[in-house]
Amino acid sequence: MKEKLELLKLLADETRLDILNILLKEDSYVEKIACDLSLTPATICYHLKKMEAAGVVNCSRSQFYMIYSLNREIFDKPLYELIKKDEELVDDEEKYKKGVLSGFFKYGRLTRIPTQRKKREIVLAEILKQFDPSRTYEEQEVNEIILRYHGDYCTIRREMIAFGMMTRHHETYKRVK
Amino acid sequence: MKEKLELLKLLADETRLDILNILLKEDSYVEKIACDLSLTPATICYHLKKMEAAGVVNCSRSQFYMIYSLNREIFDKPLYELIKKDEELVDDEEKYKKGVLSGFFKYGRLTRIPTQRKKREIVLAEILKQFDPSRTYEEQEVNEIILRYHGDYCTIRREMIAFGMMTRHHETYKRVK
DNA sequence: ATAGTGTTTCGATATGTTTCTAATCAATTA
DNA sequence: TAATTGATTAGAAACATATCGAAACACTAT
Repeated sequence: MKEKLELLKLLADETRLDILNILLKEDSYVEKIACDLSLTPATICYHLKKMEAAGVVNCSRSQFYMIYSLNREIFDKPLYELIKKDEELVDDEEKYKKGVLSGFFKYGRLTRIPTQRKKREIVLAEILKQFDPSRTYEEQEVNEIILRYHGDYCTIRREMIAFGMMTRHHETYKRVK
Repeated sequence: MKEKLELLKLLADETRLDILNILLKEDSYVEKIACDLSLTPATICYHLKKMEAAGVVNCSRSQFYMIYSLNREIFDKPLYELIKKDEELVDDEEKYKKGVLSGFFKYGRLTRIPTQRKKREIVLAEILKQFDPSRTYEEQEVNEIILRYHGDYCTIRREMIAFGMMTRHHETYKRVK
């Protein structure tokens, strides 16, 4: 997931591809690669260290030189593996949320306020999306927006504040985050 | 190889990966994706157009919407294919051409016309460079230009036409492509 | 130790990319 | 035709990153 993106970012650079292609042929060291590619050792080092941190290359010292070599098994997987999100956890969460939402919303309106705290939080968060976090709202306006979803705007408004989704100062409301 | 780098660059972006993962599940359209990812339609459009130009996604209009879909076969190849420079052909070809040219040209003149068809084509293509494809030449002019390289302008002129490098209409010649 | 060689880090600069807002464009419906 | 809705483009701001020179570091050989 995060690592996959990192790997893709590493590979998406011309200089690093050049370095990898050199290492594909044979192990090499900083100065030699720098010379081959007409770049400074500092630049090559920068890239190699980056790739080492990601496990794409390994290095070991030999006399004067730091010999860099490829970690070839990384390149076996098909591209598909790298773009597909492994959402085992995230996905289940999302699925659950979708299930709750489609259960309590009909034709864009909230049919009833869930009793279970967790489900209530999910439907409230959905309504909360209608509020712009960068501005404030008068109570009257808040009520009108909530009314688009459900008649009991008092409960919903109060619960949003209880969940920390909204803050109130005097008669002014503001969405958190 | 240039295209490979472009593809890798396309894939090395979190937002684009998010978009691809949405399209992996089902075709979608700009506004919907923008909403799913909490980004503006302009941003999504920017990414989709980029990916469309690279052939990663396709789009077609349906009523109000531009429906975007994945070009899935792109993701089949292993990563290895994307990092390996495929200069085997290009490079060998270039080397071979250089070898042939340096063998048959001495001091800028063609020493003899190669017998082998493949080599003949290479040296003819070299001489052909002296002709401007955007204009026409009289036969006399063609002969003079070829004479700078070799005495047998008749054979060379005829062979250029045989190889499809030149066309003749009446007494007027024109370089192809 | 000290000089020499190759590597790494640091700070600065230059370049490229993502994202947004606002304006424009294109298709559809009234 | 006008109004609406979604898509796209242009321009600007924000952010990321590749590269270099110079300095610091690590090992080797005298």
